[in-house]
Amino acid sequence: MPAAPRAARDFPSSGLDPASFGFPRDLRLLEPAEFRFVFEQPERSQDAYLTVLARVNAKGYARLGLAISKKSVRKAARRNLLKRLARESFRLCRRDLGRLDFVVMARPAARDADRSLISKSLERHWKILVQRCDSRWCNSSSSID
RNA sequence: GGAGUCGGCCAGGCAGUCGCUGUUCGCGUUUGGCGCGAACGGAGGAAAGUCCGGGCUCCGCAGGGCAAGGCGCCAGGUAAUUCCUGGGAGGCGCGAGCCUACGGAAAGUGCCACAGAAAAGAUACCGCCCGGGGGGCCUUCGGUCCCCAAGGUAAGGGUGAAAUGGUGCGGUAAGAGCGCACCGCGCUUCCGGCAACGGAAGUGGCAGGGCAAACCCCGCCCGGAGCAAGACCAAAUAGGGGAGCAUCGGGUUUUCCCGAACGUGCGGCCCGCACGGCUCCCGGGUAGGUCGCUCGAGGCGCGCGGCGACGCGCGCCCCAGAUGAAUGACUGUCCACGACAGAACCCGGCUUAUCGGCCGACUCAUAUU
RNA sequence: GCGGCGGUAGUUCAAUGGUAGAACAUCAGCCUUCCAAGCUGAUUACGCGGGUUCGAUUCCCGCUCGCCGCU
Repeated sequence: MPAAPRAARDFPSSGLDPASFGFPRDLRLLEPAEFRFVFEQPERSQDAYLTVLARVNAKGYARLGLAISKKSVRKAARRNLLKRLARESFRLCRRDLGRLDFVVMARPAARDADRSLISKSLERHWKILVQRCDSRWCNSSSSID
């Protein structure tokens, strides 16, 4: 298999193609304003390791923001690992995440947790938040109609 | 092989798929930029703590001194150091080796609790001793015991962390460096060494405790801040400066000048006070962006000098530059089954964390040959 | 990333290198018919490891934990 099996032949000019597995800069939350947008009206999903917030955006694709604080995870190497795991999981699941903005935050238990536990936790949070936001959006739109 | 000392090195490897980031090249493009493709590069020995020393940048500054802070055996290395190397001294260890803030206590001040007579100009508590006075007893030239005041004495007791050189012999009323021998200490001379210091000889007769990580004295070093330094580009909004235009009337050829009116706020109203529209330009400057940003006291190899730290010469190499911050996930495979841990301007040190393994030099004990 | 400050009872703070103290809190007793107040007594601490010193909460060094400033 010499070439990558890319499904997006008619969409060659971007990693924004939801079916690809790339993770360019446009898919991240960078500005303080973008974070504020999510923090204002978030859907929240939380367990012992992570808190994940989500909100429907106007972009048409999912984006990820990371807020791994020094206070919750002391060691720099550990913080980098958590961020990598979050990016990786987001990258692989992105085709199912609609057009939500996510913010991932660490909780104290993430300091010592095994990396496979973190990955599972992330996938669970994606699923829960997508479901909640879908139902919310449908309800509000139907009431408008 | 066992126990141990010192020095150096490695920090999972390989293959595949999907991703992130920098440089170069090619192609496309709305040509600053963005996208796609390819090649190559992409965390550490501590990147950490920020404890020292520099480079670099800005600010301050004629020069010098004081203060504050730091350092402290000697010599050398270095851009520089509180670091490193070599040496000396003291201490620990059977040894290989290891450790040491290691100047000055007769420059001055201060402190040394409790205990003890006394904690620093020995002002003698218990003792010991000569002579004197009083008294008792006896075998009455005298001896012995008790008491008294004065004196001599640092050998002994006891206290303490520490008590005014140690041990021995002589000496003495008892004692004492009072004298002698050895050891320690000080001074002088000579010898070795760049020096710290060491050795030898002579001499003094003890010079007077400890603490300077107590104040201090002596010698040396030292301006302040830090890449969030600093430089540049610069939207929107508010505000500063300037120019022009704009409502009505009059003067006037025009430029322009004079007067009036209007809106908002304070107010019940009047007077009064304050603010006032549009366009363009200027400078300061926020968000944001660019530079600083990686070729350097650089690495590797060889040769030479030096005990060594290191230096010199030649050749070769380019080896992270991110900016919410890049190395991961999954699969297969091998093994010692993978610790501590993530660059943020850059170097040189120190300190701390650390799974396991390899190499070299050396010491000790035992056994065998 | 850079710079600075601190750690003492359960809490808030003291203390020349020589037995760590005060207030509040807790517990027990007295007082009161009972409670509160008051009185008496008790319990509980120098962040950790080295060094200097006869002796360290204090002086020095290294860790650790917490706080603040620069954006």
